[in-house]
Amino acid sequence: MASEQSENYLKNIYKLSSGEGKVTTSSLSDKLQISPASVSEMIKKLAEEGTLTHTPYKGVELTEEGKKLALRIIRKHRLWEMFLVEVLHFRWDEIDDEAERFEHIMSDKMEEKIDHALGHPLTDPHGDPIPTKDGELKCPMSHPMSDVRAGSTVRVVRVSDSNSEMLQYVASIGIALNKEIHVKQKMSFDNSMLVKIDNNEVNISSTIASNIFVENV
Amino acid sequence: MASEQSENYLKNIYKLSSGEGKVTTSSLSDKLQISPASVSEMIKKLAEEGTLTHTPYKGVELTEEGKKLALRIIRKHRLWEMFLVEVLHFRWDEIDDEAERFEHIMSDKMEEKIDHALGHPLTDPHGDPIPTKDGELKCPMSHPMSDVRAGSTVRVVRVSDSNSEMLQYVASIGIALNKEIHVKQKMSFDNSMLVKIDNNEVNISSTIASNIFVENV
DNA sequence: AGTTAAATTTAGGTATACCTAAATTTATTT
DNA sequence: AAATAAATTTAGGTATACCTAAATTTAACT
Ligand SMILES: [Mn+2]
Ligand SMILES: [Mn+2]
Ligand SMILES: [Mn+2]
Ligand SMILES: [Mn+2]
Repeated sequence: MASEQSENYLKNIYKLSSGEGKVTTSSLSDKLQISPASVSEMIKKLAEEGTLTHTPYKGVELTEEGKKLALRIIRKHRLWEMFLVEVLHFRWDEIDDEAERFEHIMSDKMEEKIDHALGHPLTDPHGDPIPTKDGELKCPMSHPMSDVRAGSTVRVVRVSDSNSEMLQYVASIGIALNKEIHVKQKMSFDNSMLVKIDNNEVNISSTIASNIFVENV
Repeated sequence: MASEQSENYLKNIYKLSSGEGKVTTSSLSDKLQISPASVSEMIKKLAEEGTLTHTPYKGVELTEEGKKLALRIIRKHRLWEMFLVEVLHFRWDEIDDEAERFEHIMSDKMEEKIDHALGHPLTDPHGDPIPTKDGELKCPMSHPMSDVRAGSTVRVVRVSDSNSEMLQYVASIGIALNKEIHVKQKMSFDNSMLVKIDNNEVNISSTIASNIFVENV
């Protein structure tokens, strides 16, 4: 069994690598808020355990086994987030910290029970896809709302879960998964956009718009 | 915040002390399956932290603060056990290990939500009382079934959760909380008893009988 | 009371996972 | 091509929580 910290490293290496390919000591250090020296040590340990390969001074890459473990943790994290929202009625901005700890102590039996209780959900409360038990992950097509042209109507399929305050704000202006949004106007001076949600007009900053992912409707 | 291991020590000291009063290094060592030397060290640390008082070579006693912490962990453990059974449909013999880990990472907010979702339950799935949030614990009156006289009918109010195999067996012969049991006969040679549950006659060993707690009906 | 036995504590050591500071390697300037 | 800067690794050290073996204290026998 991998330790709790090993699991956190693997999960975050996986996440970084699906964005950038190569994962470096410093990118991990930034993400985990752990000193580069400590990250370097842990990488050596993980390489010995066979969950990743390390080219010194260059970067790391997960092995097949490492990828499987990472996806399993991500699955547990997202299932648990879904459970917190659907069953315990947490808000989507309250769940990440809870899931961050729980993903490591969730037994396979509990994973099973929760998956079943939720009816095998495909995404978590932020719209992130839940990997299958054998590590398959299909990302639904979507693009950031910042790319949407004025005049079009889109449906929200995912909101970045990276900032809990932003999640709370975004919910407060009526944005939720599957909600339809009509883009009325795009401001050229600051790239913000005027949108209509539930018949309310709201201005959305470019930062927010780039964290909301939508599909055309 | 107390560490996970500190919490385990406090919880088990509380449990031992409600049975025996004084808790010794060796009784804790037995219960936690940790060497006496390690227990002795940890006791010193907990005494410094102020959660217990230690009379060297004599034993330990929880302070008010220690007792509060212990009861809080017990509350989380039992609420979580109840949740596993009521919501996720685990069996009562599968839940202790899960709760043993979960009691430490359950936030106060989650404790609240689960308590609410369950309608403020008074006992866990084994009939053990759930302490209130401010540390009150009322033990319902009950006596071991081994003390029941032949001819009387009793209701099950608690089953010792100390052995998961026993829990499974006991369930398999139809015993559950609130179930009525009629004691037909007590065998003098081995102290086993012949009882009637749901119109089935079953023989119950003295060991089992002393782990089932009942009230008169 | 003196000896032996049991319980407890202390001493010395291990593994995990972190840290800062120093050394090394790689990348970027001039 | 050097020199400087940045990234990375190694060295040396900390805290937690465990261990075995040795020392100490308390309890139990003759
Ligand atoms: Mn985590
Ligand atoms: Mn999420
Ligand atoms: Mn525990
Ligand atoms: Mn229980």
